[in-house]
Amino acid sequence: MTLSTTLNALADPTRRKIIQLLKKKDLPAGEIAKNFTMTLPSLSHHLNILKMANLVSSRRAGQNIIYSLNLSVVDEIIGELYGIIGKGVKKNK
Amino acid sequence: MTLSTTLNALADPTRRKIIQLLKKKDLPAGEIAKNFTMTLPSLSHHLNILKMANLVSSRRAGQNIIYSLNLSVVDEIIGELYGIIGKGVKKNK
DNA sequence: TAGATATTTAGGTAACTATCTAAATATTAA
DNA sequence: TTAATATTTAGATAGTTACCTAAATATCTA
Repeated sequence: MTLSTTLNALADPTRRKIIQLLKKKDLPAGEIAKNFTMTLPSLSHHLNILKMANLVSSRRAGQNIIYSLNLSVVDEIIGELYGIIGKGVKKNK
Repeated sequence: MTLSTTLNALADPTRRKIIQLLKKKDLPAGEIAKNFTMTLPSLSHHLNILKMANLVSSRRAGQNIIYSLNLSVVDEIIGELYGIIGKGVKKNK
């Protein structure tokens, strides 16, 4: 999981909306899909990208696959991002 | 400048490296290019993406075009990001 | 085990992105 | 005003991504 992978995962509004939904509670793929107009396979693609970035996890529960947000990873990323783009100290004006 | 635009700009290692360089001091395009193996036009493309995202600014100084980091915008983004992916409060385990 | 339900995987396509070379533009110096 | 320098813009191409439909897989229920 490189930072590029993570930021790329976050650089899409659909995927950020999925994160918002999962912030409230864990949800099965089908429930997530109800919040979007795209097809379930398309959504599955986005969920997979979030999973590759380690931003979400999934577990099977009967016929459902439940997605949940990886909160600790989310915090880690903010820290990394801050290290990279924040705290700039310029030597010229 | 949407958040998607900004995150997309940051989701590329070349562009993050440019930001690192500009954190130390403002630099003309040619100086930035010396840190990479790609051609100047390719670099110019990346600089333009950073500019579109409002992460950097440019000004002309004679024959040079000097790039500089927009520090305040950088801080703003971290805040936005934190609002979006941070502070998760889940209702189920 | 057969059928229904939930989700993913496969395969195709259109749109987007990164890169290159060549040409254009802006500025400075002779 | 011509030549040199710095950088961008234009145009082409290869690779990637997002979306769709159809098919495959896994689980549950009758």
